[in-house]
Amino acid sequence: MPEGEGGVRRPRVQKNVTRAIASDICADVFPIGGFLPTENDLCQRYGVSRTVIRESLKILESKGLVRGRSRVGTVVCSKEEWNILDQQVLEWIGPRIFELDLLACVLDARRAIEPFAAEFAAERATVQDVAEIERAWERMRDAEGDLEAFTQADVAFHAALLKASHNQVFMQLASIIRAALEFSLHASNEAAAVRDEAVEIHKSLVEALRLRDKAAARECSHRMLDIAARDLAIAVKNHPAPAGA
Amino acid sequence: MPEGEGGVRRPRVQKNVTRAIASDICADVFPIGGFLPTENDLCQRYGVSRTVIRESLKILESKGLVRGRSRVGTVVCSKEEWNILDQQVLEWIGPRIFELDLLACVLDARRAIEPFAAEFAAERATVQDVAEIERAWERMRDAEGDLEAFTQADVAFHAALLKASHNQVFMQLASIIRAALEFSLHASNEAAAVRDEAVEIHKSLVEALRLRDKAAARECSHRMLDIAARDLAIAVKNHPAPAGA
DNA sequence: CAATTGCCTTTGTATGATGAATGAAATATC
DNA sequence: GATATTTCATTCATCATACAAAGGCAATTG
Repeated sequence: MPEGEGGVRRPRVQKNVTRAIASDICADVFPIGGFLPTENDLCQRYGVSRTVIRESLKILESKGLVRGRSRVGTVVCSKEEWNILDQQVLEWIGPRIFELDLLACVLDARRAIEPFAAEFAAERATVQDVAEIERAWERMRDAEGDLEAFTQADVAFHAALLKASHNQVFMQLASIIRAALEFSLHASNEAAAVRDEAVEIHKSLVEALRLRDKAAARECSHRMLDIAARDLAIAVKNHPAPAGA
Repeated sequence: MPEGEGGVRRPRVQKNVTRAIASDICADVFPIGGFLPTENDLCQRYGVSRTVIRESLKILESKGLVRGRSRVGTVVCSKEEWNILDQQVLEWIGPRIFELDLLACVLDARRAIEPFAAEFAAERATVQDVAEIERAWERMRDAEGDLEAFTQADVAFHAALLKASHNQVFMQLASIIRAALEFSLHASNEAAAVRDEAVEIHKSLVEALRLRDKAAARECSHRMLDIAARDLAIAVKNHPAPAGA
């Protein structure tokens, strides 16, 4: 009879513990390449049983953050091994995405992908797809001064565009594009003029999709990405730059 | 005292069980949208303890194959929710990748990505990067009639190219490109003439990288993809086509 | 008939025990 | 003294059990 006094509280803590360990890894509490504490130590640190700790470690391992070596310990993998395309991993990284110079990578990847996605969308988007994209555009237009709303609408627009491309690979990239957008838009979109220009181009893309005009869709995408590049430049300037190589 | 008679065998089974469940999902033993057996039933079916089953389910859940609903059961997610960019997931899917019409998606994605990657590689590849790519090319050249060796070399070539682009997003796509290549090359590369042509173009790309000629690198990539498109057409013809909508 | 209540099932968490394997310390051997 | 072998402690891997929590279902009750 464990804890005899009348009743043991057992809240659902799995997700929290997993996130906590992941955050601690991202925050360098557990340095890259080093060993995590033993499972028993982790139990004490996070105040849960070994069951929860082990299941959390399995999740982290399955996403490339750590690697369990039998009877030796659990080591934190280098960031190159992390599944950075995984939605959860990106959530764990959060604003620290700035420090991974991922934003530039994502922008380059967007330059490769989004014009193609726009073309495919012009070809294959359903009426519902276009409607969803337009709804996102309307939210952008109506966001006015609400920066958070504008960002979310912009993110939704690009996610819907990828979805409309009906390409499963592109669709899977929505999460990382979302993450990159969220953190670069926040840091750059103060100026209303910038937003107005973005709204206009996004509208043009919607129209191109309606007309099934592949060339125009591609062109709009390129212009969007030029704006995104400018935004990114502003964002990294405003941000404590990662003194990288 | 469990199993009193002298000693309990406890082999490492976690990975096998995880793969087994995943395979059974892919093989429609556990249909999409349906419930998995209860954890206790799974224990019996796979002959392991609930600990192992639960940790396996956590892994599968973290990769989007299943979703555990508290006290209700574990449901198999639709394939759109699977993390198909995840290396392990692709291994679990294996040859059934044909049935997911992923191959066409990947080819489209390669058309978007690889020319860019080739450009970036021309810009940023280190001497080691180019050397690794060239080693892969040599293995292609020397493969002669060995189809398996040729395929592996081809796969290595493209993985090395993505790595040489020094773009983390592109690099993460190596696993799905690998999977798609393996299964479409196997089904198409019988003809020696096809391989000779491929070897030649791959060589041209290596030279373009050496000269840091972005335009030439991009052009070579395009020509490779035209060949890949032809290969894919052959592969799907040779394969029991998924009569999909 | 409808709403509530209670039971059953199933997942979530906790705990203790034991197997197994690794790395290092201790020992034996040359 | 240097090397090879053995032992041992540590730590992960698995098993088994127990109980809590909550969804679903059915019986109860108004």
